[in-house]
Amino acid sequence: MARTVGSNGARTEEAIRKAATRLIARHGYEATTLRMLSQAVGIQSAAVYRYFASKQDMLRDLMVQHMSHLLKSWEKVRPASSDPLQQLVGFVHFHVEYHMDRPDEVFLSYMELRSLEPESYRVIVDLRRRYELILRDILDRGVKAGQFHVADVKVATMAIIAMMTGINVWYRARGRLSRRRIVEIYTRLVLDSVVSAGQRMN
Amino acid sequence: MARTVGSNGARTEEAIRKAATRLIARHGYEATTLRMLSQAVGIQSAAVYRYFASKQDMLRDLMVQHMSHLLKSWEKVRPASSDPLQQLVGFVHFHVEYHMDRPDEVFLSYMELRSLEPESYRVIVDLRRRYELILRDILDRGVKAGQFHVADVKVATMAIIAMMTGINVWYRARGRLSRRRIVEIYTRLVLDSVVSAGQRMN
Amino acid sequence: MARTVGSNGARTEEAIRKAATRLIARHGYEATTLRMLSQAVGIQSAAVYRYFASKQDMLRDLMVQHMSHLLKSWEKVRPASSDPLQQLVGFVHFHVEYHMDRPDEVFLSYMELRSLEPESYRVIVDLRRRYELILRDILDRGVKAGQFHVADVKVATMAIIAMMTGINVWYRARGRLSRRRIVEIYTRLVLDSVVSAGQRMN
Amino acid sequence: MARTVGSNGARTEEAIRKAATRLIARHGYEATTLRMLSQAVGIQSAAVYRYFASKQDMLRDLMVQHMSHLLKSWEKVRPASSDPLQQLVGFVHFHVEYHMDRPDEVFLSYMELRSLEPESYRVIVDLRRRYELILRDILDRGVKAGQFHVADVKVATMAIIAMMTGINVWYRARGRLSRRRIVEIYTRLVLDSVVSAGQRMN
DNA sequence: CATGAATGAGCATTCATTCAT
DNA sequence: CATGAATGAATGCTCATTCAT
Repeated sequence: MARTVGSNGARTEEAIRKAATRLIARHGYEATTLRMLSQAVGIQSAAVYRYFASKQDMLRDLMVQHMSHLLKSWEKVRPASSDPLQQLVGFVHFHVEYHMDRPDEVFLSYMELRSLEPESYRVIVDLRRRYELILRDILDRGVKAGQFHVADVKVATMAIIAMMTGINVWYRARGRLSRRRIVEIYTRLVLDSVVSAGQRMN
Repeated sequence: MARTVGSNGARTEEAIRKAATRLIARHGYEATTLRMLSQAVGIQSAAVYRYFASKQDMLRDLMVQHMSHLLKSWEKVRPASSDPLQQLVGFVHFHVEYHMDRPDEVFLSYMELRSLEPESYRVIVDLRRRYELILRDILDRGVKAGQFHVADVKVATMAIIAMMTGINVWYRARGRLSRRRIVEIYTRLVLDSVVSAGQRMN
Repeated sequence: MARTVGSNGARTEEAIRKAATRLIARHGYEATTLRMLSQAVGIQSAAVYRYFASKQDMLRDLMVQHMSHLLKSWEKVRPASSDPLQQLVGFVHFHVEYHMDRPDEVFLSYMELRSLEPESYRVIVDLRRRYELILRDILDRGVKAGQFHVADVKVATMAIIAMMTGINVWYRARGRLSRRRIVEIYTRLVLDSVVSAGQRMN
Repeated sequence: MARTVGSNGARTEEAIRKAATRLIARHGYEATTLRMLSQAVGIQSAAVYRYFASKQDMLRDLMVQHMSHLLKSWEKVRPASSDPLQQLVGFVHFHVEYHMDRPDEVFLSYMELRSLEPESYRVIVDLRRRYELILRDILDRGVKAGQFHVADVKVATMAIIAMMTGINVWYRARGRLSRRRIVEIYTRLVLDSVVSAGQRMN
């Protein structure tokens, strides 16, 4: 009885992507089989190959899409002001909220770097670096403006990102703290480690 | 075939442990095959089974041993003083140095939690929690003594551990910074985020 | 690779079943490997798993199918008459002929009971018991009717079945004796051991 | 502290033999591993090789020993009389009792013929034939003497042996019937199937 | 657009066996 | 007389992938 107009293809692809993200975040890339995936979606595993050339291809796709979306999302919300302090606050808000919103994508992208083949690995690491550079640039300018005091901008960048990303280890929606409160707490932790230093000691 | 001249159980077991830690840290538990492992050690894969009942068993063993060693090591170096500030400094020094010393063990233990079967998972998570409690307790007492100002001790604990553990993402021996310098930088980042808060706002 | 031209599930399954029966009857369940089996069928051993969840599952399947078929076959040919003597003759004819027709199924079902996991074992033993009850019931009624004289119906049942089943030890099609003659001989042996007793002693 | 005089060797060998017979009777030759065996005996599996050149060798040994013992035992108890009827009664008594006494040896010898390598197979089948010839000879002479009436001596031989051997399928010491009673029942079944025939038909 | 049937390579694990000690 | 350490081959099974339908 023919195919529905507008076709299911796009819908199926989205379903695969969603299930794959969830499964890989939970079990890891290697431990996630195409059988698990196709069963979760309700199709035959051969059908996955209509949408992705291979399992590895799917992983790359998922990660590229995640990183691109992350970068694009930042562009959308970045503060208009060029003040480093305001930008830092904006960045922390953005990062923490994004990580609470999309824990699976974030976790997968962080954990499965090593499952990528060299070529894809380079692509993703590069996108990652671009993201880190956003923060590094903010810190850099803040330091030059005398607003921030950090011993080493590179290390501080990595440390702050690690601190904020670590949220996915413990954060669960409907936990003890509201999202707003969590954002607040992290913002203060970051600002304290960066803004005040010179005021007390060196 | 049969026993090789000069072979020795304890030595073989240690070699397996070492190679396994390295390989799993690099490729992940699932992606590390017993053939890779046994080849790295220079034995047949059947020989691994003299030392570990199964691959899963080996993973659990590696992780339990790592966590126990981590906890024991802290006991050895923990500052005699009961001053929260001095303890915090001691803890940061310890954590950062340990993570630079044993990047593979640390990385493996962090990444392969999800590869553990439920029972072992609980054991490891429990040991992990005990470690986190060390820091939480220090912060707690510091807050009560008015030395530290943190919005939420639990979150701060997780955030600080994440920040320091993140070092394994970028640290390479013989990099731009000396170990001593790195410890210094992290110490300052942590202290700043915890010590000063009240002096400026809120 | 992939689906071979003109391949067909039902046909493949039947081929596996047949080859498995033959191989297990000859070499035993444990000694029959999936590689031997798949080679006999002309497929890859992985393909067997499309049809059977495991080797053990296959064995159970083969045995259940055999026992069910045995019982169903008896229902089809059982004498209409309720006379125990005629029923006994009918049963002997049936049993001996069935055992000459399907030596592999019969042998396998007899020998591989011990290779079954407990649950399947119980199922098969139960079917087996139902078959034995057919003969026991005939003997019972014959004894009550004064037609048969046996010292112990239960023992006689087992003894007669063992006697007849033993045919699979020596019977080969195209041997010295015709099938008809063999049936005749066994019928006489059984009848003699059961019918006449009272006429001579005790 | 030196070895005990008279040494444990013989005792160990006997223990291995005993355990092996039991285990193989229960699980089959292929399914019985040297680990199971050595564990049952309380030694290392390498130690088994002090007593048997290989697993296959052990099986052959067990079966040769069993068949030899069976034949020798018959020689010891065979009736002095040359009367076929008395001899038949003697043989049935002997066979049934022997099978109740040594169910494991008997079962193993019957089931594991197919696990023997060709050469050993021939040896055992030959011993087996010698045993069957004892009964066949008795029947032969009884028929010639007009005491027995059987349609086919060869078939009758196999049938009677199968009938009697079948006892190991159901017999358990401490069952419903005494050993003496069981012997009686089987004796009557055999005699009836052989002695009386001519009196009624054909 | 999707499936049913199959592949070929690979995996963790087990086994009988060997041999230095 | 016996063990501890190891081997090499094999086993049941799974996986990503392919392709005729």
